[in-house]
Amino acid sequence: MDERKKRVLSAIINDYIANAEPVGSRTITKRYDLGVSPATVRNEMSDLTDEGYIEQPHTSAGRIPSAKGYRFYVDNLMERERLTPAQKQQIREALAGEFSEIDDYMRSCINMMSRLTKYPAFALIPASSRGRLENIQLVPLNDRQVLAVLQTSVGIVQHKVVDMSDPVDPTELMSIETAMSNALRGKELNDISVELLSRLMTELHLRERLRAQTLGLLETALQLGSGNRVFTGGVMNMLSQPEFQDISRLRGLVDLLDEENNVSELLDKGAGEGPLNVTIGGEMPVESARDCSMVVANYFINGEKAGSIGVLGPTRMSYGRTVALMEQIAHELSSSLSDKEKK
Amino acid sequence: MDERKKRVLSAIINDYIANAEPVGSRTITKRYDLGVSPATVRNEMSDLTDEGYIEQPHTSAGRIPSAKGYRFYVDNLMERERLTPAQKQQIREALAGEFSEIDDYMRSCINMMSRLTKYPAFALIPASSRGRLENIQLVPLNDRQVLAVLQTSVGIVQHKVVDMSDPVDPTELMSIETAMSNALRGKELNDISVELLSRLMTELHLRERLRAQTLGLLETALQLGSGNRVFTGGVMNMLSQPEFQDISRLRGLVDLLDEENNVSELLDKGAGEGPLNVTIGGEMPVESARDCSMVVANYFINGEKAGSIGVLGPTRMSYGRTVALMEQIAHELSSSLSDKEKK
DNA sequence: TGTTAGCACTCAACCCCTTCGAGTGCTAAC
DNA sequence: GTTAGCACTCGAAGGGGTTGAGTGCTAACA
Repeated sequence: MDERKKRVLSAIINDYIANAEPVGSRTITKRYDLGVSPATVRNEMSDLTDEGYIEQPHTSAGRIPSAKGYRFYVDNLMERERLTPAQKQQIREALAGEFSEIDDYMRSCINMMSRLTKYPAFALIPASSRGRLENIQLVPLNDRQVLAVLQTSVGIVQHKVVDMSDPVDPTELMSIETAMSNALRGKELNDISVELLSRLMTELHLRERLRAQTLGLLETALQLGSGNRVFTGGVMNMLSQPEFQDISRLRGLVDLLDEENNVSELLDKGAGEGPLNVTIGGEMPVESARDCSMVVANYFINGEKAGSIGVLGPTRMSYGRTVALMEQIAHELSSSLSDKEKK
Repeated sequence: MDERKKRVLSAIINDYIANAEPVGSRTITKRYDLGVSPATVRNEMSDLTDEGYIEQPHTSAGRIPSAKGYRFYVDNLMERERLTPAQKQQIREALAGEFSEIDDYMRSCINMMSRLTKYPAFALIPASSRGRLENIQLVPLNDRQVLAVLQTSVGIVQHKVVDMSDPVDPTELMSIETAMSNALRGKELNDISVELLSRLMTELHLRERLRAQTLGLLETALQLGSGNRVFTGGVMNMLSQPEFQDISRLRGLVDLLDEENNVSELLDKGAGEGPLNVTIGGEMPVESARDCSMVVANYFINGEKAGSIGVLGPTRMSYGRTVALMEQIAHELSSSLSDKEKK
């Protein structure tokens, strides 16, 4: 594709992203300085249409980018927008906050993301990256409830109240705590299986009933077998997108995003291997999101992939802005989490 | 107002609730067996219009209920719908679950409410009713983080990780824990003020710095001075209401409900004194919710008002169904929470 | 050979007008 | 007091003309 054709395609896509309306040859020559007449642009547009980069809704309308066009744009033409100091500031503020619980931290991050990008935002902590276990404490609250406190290498604590069907004895609990702490400390959360726990328990020579209960307790606390964890925010931002003025489309999307599994699948498939991935329209894994695009960035803890964050918008989304924002956010998030881990 | 007029008004409102379209005299005689001709109904409708119970959008349209009409309907004409066994089942299931944390419990309740009523649902735990403190535990996690665990009379545990700027000594922490537990046990959370804590601290003869830090810790943990707590869910249910097909109205409402303060104010003002209260259209305290109605029910723990739950819908909401549901839910919630407290 | 001006053609959007029908209010008869 | 009949109102829906942005083609130009 020659230089001028690229400039024409770029102009069409930029204009369509800005105005959500089919772009004609005259509009382009007026708004973008290409140094040629509308007729020439028409010729280029005709070629681009033949090659499948742009489409015509109907004969006498302007052109709109096709999925192929967007793809080419994102891969070759798009320029990342410069972030404003205010934006950088907002990112830093949201991530600098001292949250002692990973959930709060992720939620704060999500909110910032959707505020900045103006699109719904998501975060995924995959089951496979929950860090190493550093400490287990079992705090008896009363004779029926135990608070299990986990500290992981991410430096963040998860805690959970577990109801026991039988009363438990504090001293027994403490010995279990010590044994478990010693045996499991330093292990990847993901490597701790029910079988492993069960084996450890047997070595403790506990009464049958207590053993069963404690096993249940630890299982709940460690959320063994629990899948990916998903956070969602700012879905309502879709309201301001012209393509979702039509309620039924909006509804379809909302229903999709209400299901955690769907979001998890989207993010998972959209994440890819590299630091940042753009999924466009028809490339979406889920039928009802085919008229959307997604920008997903991975974040890393000390160089290891730890999870992904993403935003969803219309295919007509502002890629240059969104990609720049998401890169920066993922970058800051990675270093912030790596810092926390070191402490 | 005579019997026939009541039946006409009732028919108009029921029909409008069902179909969201102005109701004419012929429609009424066809759909509702009033035993009179359209002309007679017209005469009654003319009277009802004069008295302000119904309105005419324009000369040749049918009538729609006015705020006054709805009010009369809710107070005098409305029949509560019988709940189906399935509905009762859903209510019981959502409330029977064993949640050890009040937040999860309320969220589960909210979800059930909005699923059953098909409207956005809210719950409010007012600052003034957080129960009595039963136990404080301060669990050192590492030299910088302390987990504060509170058990309240509602039988539900709140816990919070607090970051300390200086390292703390576990034995010191334990003595603080004991002192605090003894001094504060049985007190209403609401009666515990920073001043009281400060006084208790002074008696402990701690080092100045540690005292300040521990005070901060307790303050955070007890969320002293924290206001009402608000839970929201199912806002997207509004999408299926014909009055919100217009995106801009929807947007206004979403913006309103995004602000916790607004929701808190709505519920607070809508709750009233009795067990259940209906606020209709113009009676709404907030300008942008004037075309909505709200059904708010209070829930009680051992006879004492503990908070409120509510749903928001169009003024054309199905009052008979919604009121019946909300009464039942508030009732079950009250007894469920009272049970928990006793345990 | 690439670029441009000119021109006929297309088609959605818009406005205006008419028709249609649901609904009303009034009057006179029952 | 109730009802039938009738003229009237007015929004919704449909048809037709106009407008204007946009296209593709052709012929002339550099």
